[in-house]
Amino acid sequence: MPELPEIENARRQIERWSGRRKLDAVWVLDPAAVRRALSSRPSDRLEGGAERLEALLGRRTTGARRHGKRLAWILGRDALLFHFGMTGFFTQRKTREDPPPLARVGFGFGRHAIWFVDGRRFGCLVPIGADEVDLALRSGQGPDAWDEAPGGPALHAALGDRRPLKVALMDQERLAGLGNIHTAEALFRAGLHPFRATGSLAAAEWDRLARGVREQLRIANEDLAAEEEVQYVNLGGPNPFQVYGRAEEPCPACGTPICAEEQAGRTTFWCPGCQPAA
DNA sequence: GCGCATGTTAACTT
DNA sequence: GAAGTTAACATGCG
Repeated sequence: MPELPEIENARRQIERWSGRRKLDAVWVLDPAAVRRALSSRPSDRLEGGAERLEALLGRRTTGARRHGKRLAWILGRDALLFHFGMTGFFTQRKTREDPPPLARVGFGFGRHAIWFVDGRRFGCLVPIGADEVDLALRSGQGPDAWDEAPGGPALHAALGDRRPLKVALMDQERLAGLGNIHTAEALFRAGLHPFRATGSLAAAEWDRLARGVREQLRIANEDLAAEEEVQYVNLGGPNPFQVYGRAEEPCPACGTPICAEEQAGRTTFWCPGCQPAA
């Protein structure tokens, strides 16, 4: 479920799994996963991508950085920029050449392997230079919703005055990191209706929204850090969210049935009791 | 088989 | 022109 907390979790995972070890094998199972730029289209594949990855053999990993939903894995003077699309994630195997289902690219370290897995293939990785990481992470992106969390006034300035609240919050150019799920959850925490126009919020409501975003990301980060492997909503297990995916179920706070409606092509969930329309 | 899906973006419509 | 919605991408899952 790749939004900011899940990407941050993936960042921690590859740092922990690769340490400062030397990359000694690369397996490109899906050449179209290696792209010439961040793109959700497999047709933007980088020709010769497998060779570019093989050039990284022998490099020592030196950490990973994140901005919004973008992740950069640093390998000496080179780096790999990742976007997880809808279904991307990292997983670890204790033996080599034992790829998990839907694995796209694998990285070998001694007896271990780290795999980039992505069923739906909207995710990708892009080989870049370590000196390009800053720009690649930030270009076209608003402030990071976690590391650079804006307060009420800054959030108002970033999101502007016209668009519906939820659509504005999900615009990565304005605020980087929130997707459909965590936006719905943050709005529930703030008690704000997703269809409200940004221009209609009072200063106190902007403060509440800023707190709701921070609270949602903090909780999600803690929950993920407590798990050994990421559990996806659609991969079994109970739904951990308060409103997302809970149409017609009672609101955990007030018992009113949760509403679901399409907004800008995505399903939006909210509690009509806790998040009044005006 | 059918409908839906955590993201991005070009194309289309107001 | 700006803002908003829809379709498309490619695939898996319930």
